[in-house]
Amino acid sequence: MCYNRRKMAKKRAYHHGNLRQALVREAARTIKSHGVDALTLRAVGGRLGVSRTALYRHFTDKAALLAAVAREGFQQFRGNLEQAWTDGGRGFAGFEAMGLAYLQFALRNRAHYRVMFGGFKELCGRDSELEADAESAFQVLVGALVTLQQSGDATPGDPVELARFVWAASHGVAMLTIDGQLGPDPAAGEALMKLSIGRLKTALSRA
Amino acid sequence: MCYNRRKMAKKRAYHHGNLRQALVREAARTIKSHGVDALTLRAVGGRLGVSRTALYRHFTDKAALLAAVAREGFQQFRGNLEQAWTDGGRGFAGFEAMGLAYLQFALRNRAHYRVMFGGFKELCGRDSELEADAESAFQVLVGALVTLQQSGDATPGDPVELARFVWAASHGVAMLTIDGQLGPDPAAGEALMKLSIGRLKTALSRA
DNA sequence: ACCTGAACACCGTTCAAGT
DNA sequence: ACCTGAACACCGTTCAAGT
Repeated sequence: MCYNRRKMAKKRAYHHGNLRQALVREAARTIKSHGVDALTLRAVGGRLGVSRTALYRHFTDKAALLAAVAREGFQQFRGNLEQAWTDGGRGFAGFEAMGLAYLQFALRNRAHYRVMFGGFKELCGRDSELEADAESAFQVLVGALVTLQQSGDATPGDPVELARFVWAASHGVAMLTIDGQLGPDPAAGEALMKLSIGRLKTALSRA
Repeated sequence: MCYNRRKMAKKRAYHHGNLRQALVREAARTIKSHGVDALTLRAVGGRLGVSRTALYRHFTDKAALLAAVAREGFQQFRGNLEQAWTDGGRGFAGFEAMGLAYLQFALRNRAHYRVMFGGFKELCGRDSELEADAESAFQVLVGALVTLQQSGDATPGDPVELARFVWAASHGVAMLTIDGQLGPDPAAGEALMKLSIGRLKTALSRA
């Protein structure tokens, strides 16, 4: 495990080979299972067998740690959307699969999703690459719309504007579901997403 | 000012005639101008010339105070939507006006809007009437869709489902705008809302 | 009833000090 | 370079005590 460390720790070389990565991973785990409010630097440090101030060697502050968590989220999010679109065949079926994958990611990573979007502006000031990761996820949707336009399934026009419209609708469905605004029925979110995708098809395919 | 108090304060009867209302108002003011993170019980109490624990006579905890703030928000929100729909003539023009009023409320009350939606589920456990206030605002949208269906401007179907779709799209536009995800252009939110309303008309008026 | 003041158990962050 | 431990300035909440 530790044998390929640079200098073969004489006594006990601090803690990790990569504390930074361990911190992000542990923070993401905590957020996922107990919510962002449960994320304390003391807890995450303690769970890694490290002082609560060790993190300041790798991040300027708690917000910077959260920004790293958000980046990781956007990367995974992007992958999920891309895969749904591709596996769905890059047509309207793929479009629908992408919408369901969108909701699924938000539902399975509620707190993580909230960090990604809720604190976005503030977190962008802590990690200059966060914006690019978010943009990269968004571009999957833009690319899909360009394809739908080329095949004549979607009306012409700025694909970025159309993508923002679809994104907003999806984001709204996800947020209302996560925030519990659709009532106690656990299937309400998926039902709303399916209905929304159907209506979005109409909105996209006709002038 | 104080002359119509019940017993004409002999020395200095505590503080307010209605501390509860003053607390909600002051909390809303603080949230509006400095964000929800700046809302500390010490500050809101101090600004009213009251101990930081005085609030526990009127609310079970900080969350209950926030729930009251959220309720006040939904009531005002409902009024704004209703007025836009009515002044707009209760047709597609009113529908568009309602969408713009929705965004305007969210933009002018960013932090307040976040409290209303972001903490909804948790806050519902603190104030049993919060859900009814939120539902009341939502019903304005449902009523509008029923009217549009009756005039033949919207397709038949469960108006609640349609309203949820429109609501999600509006909420998504509002959240993306508030969270700074549409880029630095301050007009991006309104542009997206206008485009969205146009597409929603298409989605609603055709099968 | 309504409010206070001290106390409690938490936070994130800073900084001199250790290896 | 990397990490620690004590200290600082905050929190929300509880509770005995005052009027």
